[in-house]
Amino acid sequence: MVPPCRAVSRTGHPALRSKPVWQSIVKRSERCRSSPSPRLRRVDKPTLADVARAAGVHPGTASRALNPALVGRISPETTARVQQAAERLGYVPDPLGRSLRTSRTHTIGVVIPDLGNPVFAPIVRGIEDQLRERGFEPLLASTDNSAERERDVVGVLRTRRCDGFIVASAGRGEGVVHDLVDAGVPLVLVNRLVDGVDVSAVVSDDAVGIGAAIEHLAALGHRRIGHIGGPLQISVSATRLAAFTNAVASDVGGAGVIEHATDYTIEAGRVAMTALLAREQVTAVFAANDLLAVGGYEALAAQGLRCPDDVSVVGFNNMELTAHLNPSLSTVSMPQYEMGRTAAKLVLDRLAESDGASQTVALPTVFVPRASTCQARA
Amino acid sequence: MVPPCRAVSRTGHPALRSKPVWQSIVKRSERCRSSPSPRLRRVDKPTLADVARAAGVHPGTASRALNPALVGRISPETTARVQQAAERLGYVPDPLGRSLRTSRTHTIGVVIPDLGNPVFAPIVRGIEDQLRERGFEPLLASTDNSAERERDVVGVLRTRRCDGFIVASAGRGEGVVHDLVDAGVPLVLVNRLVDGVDVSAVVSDDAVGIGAAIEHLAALGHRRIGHIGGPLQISVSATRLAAFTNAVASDVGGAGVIEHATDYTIEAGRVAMTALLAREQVTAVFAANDLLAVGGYEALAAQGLRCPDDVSVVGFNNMELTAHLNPSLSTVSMPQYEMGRTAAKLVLDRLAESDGASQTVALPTVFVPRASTCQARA
DNA sequence: CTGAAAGCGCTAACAC
DNA sequence: GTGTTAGCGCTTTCAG
Repeated sequence: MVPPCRAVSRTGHPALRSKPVWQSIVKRSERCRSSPSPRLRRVDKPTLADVARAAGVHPGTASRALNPALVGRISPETTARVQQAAERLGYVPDPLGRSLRTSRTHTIGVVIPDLGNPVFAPIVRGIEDQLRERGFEPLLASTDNSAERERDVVGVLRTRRCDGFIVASAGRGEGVVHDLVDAGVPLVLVNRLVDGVDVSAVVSDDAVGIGAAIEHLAALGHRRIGHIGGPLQISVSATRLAAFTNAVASDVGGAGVIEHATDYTIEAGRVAMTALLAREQVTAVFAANDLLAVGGYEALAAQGLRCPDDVSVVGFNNMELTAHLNPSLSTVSMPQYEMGRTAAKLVLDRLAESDGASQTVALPTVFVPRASTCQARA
Repeated sequence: MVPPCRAVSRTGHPALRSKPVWQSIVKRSERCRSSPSPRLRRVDKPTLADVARAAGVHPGTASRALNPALVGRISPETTARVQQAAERLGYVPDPLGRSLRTSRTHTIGVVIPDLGNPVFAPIVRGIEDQLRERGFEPLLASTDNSAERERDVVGVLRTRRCDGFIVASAGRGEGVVHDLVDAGVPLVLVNRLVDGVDVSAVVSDDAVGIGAAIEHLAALGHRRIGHIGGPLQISVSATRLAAFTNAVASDVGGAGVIEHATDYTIEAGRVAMTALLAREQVTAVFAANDLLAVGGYEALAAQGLRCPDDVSVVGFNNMELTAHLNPSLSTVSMPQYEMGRTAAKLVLDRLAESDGASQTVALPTVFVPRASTCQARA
């Protein structure tokens, strides 16, 4: 058996096996395409100057001919010749040279708390797709919910000269967000908002889905409904709490029982549910997040209570595995992928017409009833 | 109620409520702290030339003084002066200029099949941490398991001039991987291997954990053990199948019952388990992946079979939620984060000493028994 | 040990 | 409409 962490093979690439150390110096002079030297590593990519030469025009002209924003300012014939030359040589512009000149890198910093949290994967994916479609590249960074780490990575991304930022990691009083806004950096928040800053954002319209969920519970006869809220430094926790309170007030006419988890994790959910059960006898619980709901399942089981027979549970997010839990979890789904796409769209639009006022887009949520909710016990 | 996808508010945050539309234009000019010229866009970051001027030396000298690789080739006094000037001005080198000159971007392309798959999140995270520690930046791209999309994104990343690649998405006969190797691009595979290519890789030593799992099942008296394998285009499927077969041969002395899933998804697992149950009466099943195991749970339930009472189930990966399934899933855990870190380390090392021979590192796996396995029924 | 100068690949301001 | 020129910020020869 192979011992851990040890190199298993060291054979090396066959083609390069006996390459001398100075190979990389040679590369420079290999530039001419038909070099006789057999050490030729790779045919260096043609530059704009090459294209211009091939088309018999000046580099500046070639640049203009290839720039879609400048149609009409170059004669059709020249344009055609340049484009053909470019095509023939397989020219693809070097973003580095361009960026250095234009001060735009066509990259967007994407800052998220934790890739492992299933909420964010689809959001990131939406961002990625939208950005790539428009020739931009996401630069992803995780913060681990640490403000310090967030500050660090944003710093790195800024020196990398990202053209804009999408931030999903913001706490409600986030300093970095203020910095970015003050610096005039195009910025869009997703999912989590920040207090007192005028900045574009994409959120889910949680009230719709939560309203439907509570209505559903009320219709099943539930009167004592609890809420496991998220940590209050995060804006969505407050939003969902408010939506819950309103819905309960109007649908069952009472106040709900609230317990806040310290974090959006299974363990925190377990702790909060345990505390909730100790405080009051509820027949249904709405958790601000699916992970909290899973923790809730465990707390119930630990007390010998069954879900949904004894206590109905509703989550939030509709993460992939909720449909496969036992019992499958009734939850509120939010259009994460669309939220990501929209966030990307907003930054890019802001980049295009830099006078854009900030705007907030709210995408609808929908309640997904499954097996974790049933008629209230008499 | 808010209609989907429409801007809900344009007011901005309360604090700024009555800002007119041209606010963001104003913002632009607010940028300069005390400049007389109101059009001044932003206080531009100091350049190397600024530092040199402040230190009273030539830019070239300043560059050398700031380059740690050149210690000793610049007088201590000059070095100190330059460094102080840099410090004072808050100089931070522009990677763009540097890259254009040196042809190294300090970026690594990271290609993964699907961010939503919980296997990859920790791997990506390990990569990210290791790269950042060494001043590199990951450029992440998802492939959706599509070879075409993979080709596209790798193309984009290559024109972005990534210094190297980490690929977790490779099918066994992957074309792009061959291209990269042929082009001499530093490359490391993680988790999934590719046939017939001499390239560095980081994998898990699946045989250890799988051996322990089967041993455990054998000790519980299981004799008819099934295997839900993954799709055979992916190398890990073959590895795990082989490990399973060997372990069964040596521990229970027979051949296992094999059924291959078409994909590493819950649904494919359900289908495969159903087929397996139709073929043969097994008392235990080892699934090549946790998602397949979850699908297996459902197939069992659909047939009125209980886990583990009627059929024991073992998964692979130890993804976060497996501990919270019902029953909690016995599984094999692999050190994903470490695998990511190691992969990043390998590319960076290869970058540092470009003569590096390729090497394969196997990190150990460990069997994690939980509630989904029990004594075989008589 | 340091200054001078060239140039990475590209675009934009300025001529004509 | 196109050529010319300069320069983004940096490193690295080449001299001295």
